[in-house]
Amino acid sequence: MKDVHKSSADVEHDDEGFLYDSRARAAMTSFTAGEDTLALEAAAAVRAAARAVERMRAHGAEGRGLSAGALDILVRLNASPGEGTSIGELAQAAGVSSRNVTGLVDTLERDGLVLRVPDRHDRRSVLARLTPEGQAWIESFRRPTQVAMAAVFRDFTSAELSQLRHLCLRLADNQNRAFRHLEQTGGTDGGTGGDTGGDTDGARS
Amino acid sequence: MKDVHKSSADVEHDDEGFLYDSRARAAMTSFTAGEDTLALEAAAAVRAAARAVERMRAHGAEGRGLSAGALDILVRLNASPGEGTSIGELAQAAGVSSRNVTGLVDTLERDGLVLRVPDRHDRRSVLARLTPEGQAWIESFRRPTQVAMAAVFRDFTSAELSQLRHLCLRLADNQNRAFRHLEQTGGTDGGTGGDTGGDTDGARS
DNA sequence: ATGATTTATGTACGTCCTTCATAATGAAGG
DNA sequence: CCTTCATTATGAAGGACGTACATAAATCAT
Repeated sequence: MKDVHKSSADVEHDDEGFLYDSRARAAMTSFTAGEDTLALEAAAAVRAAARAVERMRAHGAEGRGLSAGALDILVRLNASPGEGTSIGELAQAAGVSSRNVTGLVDTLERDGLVLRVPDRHDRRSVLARLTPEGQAWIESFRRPTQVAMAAVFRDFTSAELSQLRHLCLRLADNQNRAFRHLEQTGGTDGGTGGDTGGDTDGARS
Repeated sequence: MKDVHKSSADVEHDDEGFLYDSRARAAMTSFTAGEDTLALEAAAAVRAAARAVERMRAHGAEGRGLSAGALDILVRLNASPGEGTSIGELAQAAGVSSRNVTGLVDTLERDGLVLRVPDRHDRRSVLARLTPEGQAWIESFRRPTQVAMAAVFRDFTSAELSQLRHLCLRLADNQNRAFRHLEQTGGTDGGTGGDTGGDTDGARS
């Protein structure tokens, strides 16, 4: 993840003084034949922002060698102490398949940051728990992360941060609803391969 | 990339009526010990949003079988017609390594959507160009994509879309600046160094 | 008890992205 | 011309994320 930070982004200002990426706009305009350009531009921007955050986060972990997914799990474990958290719960919280979490926990356990302990109440279940090393890791990671985050969000007012969070979560929420809807109506396709499945669910809430 | 659309985030409302993810907030708060929670929450939200957009896009491509990266290239090629676009340029525009683009173009070429042609002015360079099949693919893809985008951005006013785009691009911009700065001051280590030539920026589709 | 469901995981893939090394070309200078 | 250096694309490896399907163990339902 190094290099790559050169020039790029053709960031300019539009009429309202907002930033936009001229290349992305060109691509999008041509793609949609001018219809929903704004939405696609926004989508592109979200993607770009996610990459930016990701790079920053990686930078914060420099050398410490934990990947995004693993870090996600670690932070979540740190948030909910107690006996530990089951793989399934973690998967649900992170919005990924449980198989994926199993792999991430494998990695963390290999590194000694996390420990697997049996669940007393359900012997099928496995709880992941932070080890002292894991806690220490988080301690040492906290500082650089804050610095990195401060850098990405430089010049953002707290109102803007709230706004950004708000808009992003609405996006996620819309996606959820849309998929849930498709799921009910039986919907989608079926073309190739198919997936359809269903995975992670849980339906709770 | 399918399933997983279930319960994802515990989205609630805060005092100002903004959405937030209670689980993410809990994790972040505990992680930062209460300091820069807002920034980290926003970062998490951005990630979630990117996933949402990604899923929608995948859904739009349902069955057509093109992955995000490949689609990115395809759309960019469609945007800049002419003789074609070199691998390096594509890499720079997309913010990834040129090696990566080589692979994506491989895929697209195998599928017959893109053609490699030699660059008349520089025989080292290879231009990628859309084939008629590629154009047709894009045509047929446009509609479902718009539908998907409309779904994710449901209830967003155009002002909100602009705002979202604006905030995201500022994020990407900040990241760029930060890295550029580190590069100058010798900051991070290094790694390799070199290569790629590229860039990073933001903007992807 | 029998059978269905859930939980985690083994196995197998596919995709993205990276780094390092290499071949061909281009640019500069002796 | 020939040497040297930079650049362009790609071959070779590998890491990480994430998915689907199948399996074993345990729990739940009847």
